[in-house]
Amino acid sequence: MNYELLFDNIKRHGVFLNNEEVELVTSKLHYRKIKRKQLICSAGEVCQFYGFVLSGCLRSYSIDEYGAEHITYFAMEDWWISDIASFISQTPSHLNIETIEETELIYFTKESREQVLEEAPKLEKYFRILFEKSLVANHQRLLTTLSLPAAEKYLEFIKKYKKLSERIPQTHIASFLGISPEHLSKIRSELVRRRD
Amino acid sequence: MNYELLFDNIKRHGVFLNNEEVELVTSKLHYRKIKRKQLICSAGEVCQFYGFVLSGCLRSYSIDEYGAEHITYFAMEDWWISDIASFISQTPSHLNIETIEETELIYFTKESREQVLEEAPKLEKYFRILFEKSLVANHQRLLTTLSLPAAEKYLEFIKKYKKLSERIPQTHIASFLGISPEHLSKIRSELVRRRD
DNA sequence: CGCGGGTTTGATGATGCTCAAGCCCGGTGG
DNA sequence: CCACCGGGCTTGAGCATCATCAAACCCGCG
Repeated sequence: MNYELLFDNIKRHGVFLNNEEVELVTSKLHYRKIKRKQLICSAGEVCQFYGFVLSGCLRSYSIDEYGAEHITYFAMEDWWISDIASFISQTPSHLNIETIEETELIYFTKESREQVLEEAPKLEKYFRILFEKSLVANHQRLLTTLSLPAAEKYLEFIKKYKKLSERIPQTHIASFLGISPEHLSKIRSELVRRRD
Repeated sequence: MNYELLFDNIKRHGVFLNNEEVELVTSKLHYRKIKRKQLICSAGEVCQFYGFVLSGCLRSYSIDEYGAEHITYFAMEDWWISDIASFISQTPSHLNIETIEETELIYFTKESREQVLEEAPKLEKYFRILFEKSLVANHQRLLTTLSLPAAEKYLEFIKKYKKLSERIPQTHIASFLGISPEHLSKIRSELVRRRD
């Protein structure tokens, strides 16, 4: 298996592993190829993986008390994905994680991640930095969610995640942005009309 | 100075420092007492501290392109506060951080935090865990922001942050929840009416 | 006593939702 | 090769939620 994508990612975050550490990490990772539209974590179960996407695309979403779906997160190649809350505390998940396309995933289990952190403490730094960055991104997302009208949220989204926005159905984008698919459709047609 | 509140916090997160490490951390921390309604970080400047609240209460907020304020975060005793995005990358902040009450803050600078992480790598774990938890909390917040109507958001807020909600003006809560103060007022009076 | 910040109340209007219908298009089976 | 099906997208009407603006109120404080 070629995990270079991951090791590149680690390097890019300023963490430099020696050969032994690379070996260690490789030995602790599991590999899985998943067909499209497969649920790999469902609400109520404990999320058993902390995964890194080698290829493909996934979404995580929760279903609220009114039965409405809310996409919380997308992941593509070179992104991590898990229900951290569930994974870390080994409690039942509130999220569903589903492949959008056929996906190749490598992942830690709770134990293997802890072992790896124990034996290669450099990775503490790597994960600390990852979480810092996620936190910043989440912050930013919250801010645009609170402050921008729907049309601008959409424009920000396609600007920021251009590739992604061309790979996934509009309803997913709408759900991610917290607006109805119908409304997104109207926004888009309005944008086209403006463009003339 | 008595930094026990911080060291307790570190212990509660499963990180156990020896005396030397406690010494080290203490030596790297700065202390500051701040009067109420003081801006200690403003948009455009680099946020120079990564702070832990010993007493008092603060808020961080951003001002959007329409001039509207959005509170992104509150901090009280035993909470950390900073503009992480700015602090970490040493780039200009988009947030303002202001004391709501008179506040005692201990804080790292960028350098002192890096030194401390270098010399006491156990703290990598502590911060990694903190960020994990923040991320989970942020996730949760995003979800309630997207899925709940205003009245429920308010009820969740006062349930979750009971103490805080009794210490701060309603307008702050409204701003945090992303609704107008007038609307919050109406929600409250509606709730009272229902209660009979 | 008057000032001012925070809160309340009401009228009006915008934003975005729901529901329902129709359309477009790729996939499947006859 | 065509007919049909179904999922995703579009469009429109009517409605709920929430914002804005303006005025009044309450109360602690100088």
